[in-house]
Amino acid sequence: MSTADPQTATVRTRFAPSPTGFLHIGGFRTIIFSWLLARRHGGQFALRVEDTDQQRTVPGVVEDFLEGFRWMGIDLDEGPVIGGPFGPYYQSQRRDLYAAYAHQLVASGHAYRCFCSKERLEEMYADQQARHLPTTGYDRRCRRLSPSEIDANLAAGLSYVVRIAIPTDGDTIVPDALRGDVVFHHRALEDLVLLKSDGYPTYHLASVIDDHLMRFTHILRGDEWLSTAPIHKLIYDALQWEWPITAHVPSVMGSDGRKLSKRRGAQSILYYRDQGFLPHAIINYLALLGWSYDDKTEILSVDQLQQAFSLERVQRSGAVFDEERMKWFNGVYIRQMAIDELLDHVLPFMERPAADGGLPDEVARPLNRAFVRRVVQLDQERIKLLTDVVPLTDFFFVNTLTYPVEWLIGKGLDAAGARSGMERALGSLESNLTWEAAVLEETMRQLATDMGVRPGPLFMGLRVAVTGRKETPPLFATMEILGREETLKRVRSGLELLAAL
RNA sequence: GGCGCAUUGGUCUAGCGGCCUAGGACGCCUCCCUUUCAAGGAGGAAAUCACGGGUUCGAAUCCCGUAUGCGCUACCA
Repeated sequence: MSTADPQTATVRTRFAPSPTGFLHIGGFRTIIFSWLLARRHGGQFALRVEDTDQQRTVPGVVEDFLEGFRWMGIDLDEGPVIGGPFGPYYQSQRRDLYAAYAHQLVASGHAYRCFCSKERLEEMYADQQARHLPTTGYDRRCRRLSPSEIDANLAAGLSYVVRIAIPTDGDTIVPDALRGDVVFHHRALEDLVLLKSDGYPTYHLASVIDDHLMRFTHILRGDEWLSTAPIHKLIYDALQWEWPITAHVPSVMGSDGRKLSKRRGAQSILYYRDQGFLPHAIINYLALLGWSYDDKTEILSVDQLQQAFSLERVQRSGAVFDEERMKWFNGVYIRQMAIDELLDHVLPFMERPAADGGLPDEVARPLNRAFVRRVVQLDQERIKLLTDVVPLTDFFFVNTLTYPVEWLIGKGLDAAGARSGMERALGSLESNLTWEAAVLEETMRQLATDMGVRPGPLFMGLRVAVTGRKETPPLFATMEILGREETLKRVRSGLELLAAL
């Protein structure tokens, strides 16, 4: 968190979602950019909830947002629940504020009341479409109303909206930190609604007013907002406010090349948590999706990112979200992690019910931490997702193994050869007093030599008998952890299977 | 349709006029290490830098046009 004074901070950023559903990974990329920028300069980062559309507001999602932030380790300086010097941080609680500014704009001639009914608007739009007019949009009928007509409408109690009065000619230049000056011709702009008939502001009005009042210096938002930026600029100008630094960051795309969206299957950040992704891996991956440090560095800690992030190195074009690449980052972070920290992360995944991806329910919970620690240590470099740990290690915990008998017969061996190998292996394991990986390996290698077979196939038979798998961590370390009794038990039942052939 | 933004291997990217016979990473393939799988190491395939014109002694880098993609075009954000 920042300790700088919010009143004078040179960098204040925010994320301002509408509470209409969960935040997906694309939203979090923008959050990470904004947060990193604030942290880079010792400024503040805030969350503001844009709940100005009563119909679309979904109760409870703010808690989801906060949970996502908390889990990701993205600390907020201001926002719902925690508050701050520029609250409230729910726009629905700031309603009167927007109406006052809307009327100020009406008074200064930058906006006007529009009494057109929904029906008339629909007719108008339908007509425009039918005639394939080059520019659609409101026909500005109410902009030409005389003062007496307006008074009459008001007196009659007609409901109205407030629309911005776009200048009829000239253009507005929007300075963007990523794209330079973007020119918009007024002719192509529409008299958008600023204040709805229910008294709530639209996004355009509310976000402009709040961004100014809350003193945000850098506005980062998705590039889908670029087309409406001139409207915002016009409002700033009309109110004689200073335009902040804006950066319209490129979208995160799905593999279909289209902008990621809930509708097209984008997942919540919490979904990735449940998949076994680590927050730092996600942050590292996401930071590099549309931003780069240099020509080669891939692994950057949150600390390093907070030192290095800058708008100058943000990409201008959209980037496709690649879960495979994010998985690779996750694996790197898992391998780097201290074993006890990894254990803290992995235990909950192992202990949850089998139906939720945990170990079989027959395995008693809580697990023995010391034992699991040895197991996980053995598999650390094989784990890409925290959820991998269950299929990777479950054979350490179960009582009975199920596998095809043929697997017990190593490459180049026949059933009889496999059986005698297993018999002799069992014999020397039983007589082996020192149950240590190195000793076990030495003993088994000697056995292979004595039998005149290659160690590989012999070990494979044992591997299957002991683990039920063909792909496992190193065999003798596995046996050591499993313990003498359990290992011998498993080798014996493998032998029984071979004998029954 | 109108307006806007973008365009380097399948994907993420480096590059901001000569260092580029275009570098790194994910993924893929081969080999090495090795009891299997990973991890690690060494290689490889993969980009006519969207296309076409300029500008320049020289362009992936600057300008113009075209194409393609994406976004916006609501009293939704």
